[in-house]
Amino acid sequence: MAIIHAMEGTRTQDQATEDRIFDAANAVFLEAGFDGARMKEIARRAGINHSMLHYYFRTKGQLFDDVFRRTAKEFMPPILETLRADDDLLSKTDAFIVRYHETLRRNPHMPAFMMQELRRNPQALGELAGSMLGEVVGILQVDIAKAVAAGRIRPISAEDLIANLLGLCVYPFLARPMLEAVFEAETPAYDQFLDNRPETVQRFMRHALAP
Amino acid sequence: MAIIHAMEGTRTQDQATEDRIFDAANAVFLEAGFDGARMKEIARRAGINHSMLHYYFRTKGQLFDDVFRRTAKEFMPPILETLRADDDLLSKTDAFIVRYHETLRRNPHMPAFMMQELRRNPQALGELAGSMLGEVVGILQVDIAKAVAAGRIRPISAEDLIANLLGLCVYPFLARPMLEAVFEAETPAYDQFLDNRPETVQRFMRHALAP
DNA sequence: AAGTAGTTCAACAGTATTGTTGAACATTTA
DNA sequence: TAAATGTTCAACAATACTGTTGAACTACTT
Repeated sequence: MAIIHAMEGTRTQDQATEDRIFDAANAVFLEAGFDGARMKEIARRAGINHSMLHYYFRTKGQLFDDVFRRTAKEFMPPILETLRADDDLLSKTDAFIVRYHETLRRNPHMPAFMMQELRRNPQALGELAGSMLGEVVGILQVDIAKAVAAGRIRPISAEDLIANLLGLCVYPFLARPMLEAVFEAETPAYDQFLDNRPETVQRFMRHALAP
Repeated sequence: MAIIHAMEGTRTQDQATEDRIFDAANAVFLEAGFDGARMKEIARRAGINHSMLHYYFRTKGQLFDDVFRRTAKEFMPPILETLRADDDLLSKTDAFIVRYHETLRRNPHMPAFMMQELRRNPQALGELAGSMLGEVVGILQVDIAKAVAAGRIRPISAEDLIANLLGLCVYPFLARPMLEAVFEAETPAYDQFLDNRPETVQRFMRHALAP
């Protein structure tokens, strides 16, 4: 009983407000980027007075950093887990394509946001990910060598493979406003296009890599 | 003589200043985006007092629109000309890949800039390009049908072809800061990677489309 | 119940940024 | 060369945005 009360107290309320602010900030930063985001708008969406933002997160930069950090970390697992798996290259790329598309469908603004902010501060990613990222090149080099030796794929550099794979997956999300115009597609039609992408990309990759 | 003098007069000076402003604005907007750009900074780079910006271009929005319009138009010719050519699909895609990479090497910030600003105002492109863009889907549908009938490629939708082609070309420019971290590549190494991209992408596309 | 810690917000302050004005200067035209 | 037109800039004005303070309020603790 005492414990329950303690957990319903100001600390809990505090947490709830902090979360509401965080979610609102996440949404606004993702939509507008750091420069375009307004503290007022974040406060409005969180349903609080704007001075609360400063109470909880000191400054705009601080709040942004927290949001950016979490958002960046959300995109690591699908990449690393699938690539670290004990499997052959083509199975890994297939799995990656599916998992990455799932993540992208849930966070469609993420890639554009990430691009934009990494351009403002190219160091940010390195500070977060450390050497984790460099690992994937090494893994893929081994997998490629094996697959080539087994005659399952033609040779390709790990760098090109990564660029091609990510480009094929991410571009339709990054360039959505442009592609919608080019395709003269309404929103539902474009969503359907995106639904079919994982399979399309899998086929495309397998053909492209075939010996 | 009179003509020469007339051309060296205020009109010409006017033009020169306007161009300097325009170029500076182009650079700043491309680097920082609309929200991140500062009129002060544009004036500084143009080597003039900041009030001149308002004299020539009224408002920040006006100046931006002019820059955006010109920048967007610079990216149309390589797309349309190569795709309109009287040639078979694979020759067209090969030509497109080379020409588009040339354009991208000259304006490496363009794609990220375009993405960012189209997210702020998705209508902008439609207002500029009108139906020109829709045309490419139609052209490609015909080319694909012919190439499939001739047994030169396997079937693929024009939409997926466009998304794949653009994604493969543009992504290394869009995601440069990220890929440089992943590849643990310094600037010259990444430039070399980009040098090899056109040929790599050509091969990749041809394999992927092969029947 | 009084004290303590934590939460909320309205009003205020400081700063950055955009936009305006007017006067001095330069160039062209007549 | 005098009037007209166009160019430049320093100083000013207006606004938008971020950040601060203090007082009222709530809930928990003893």
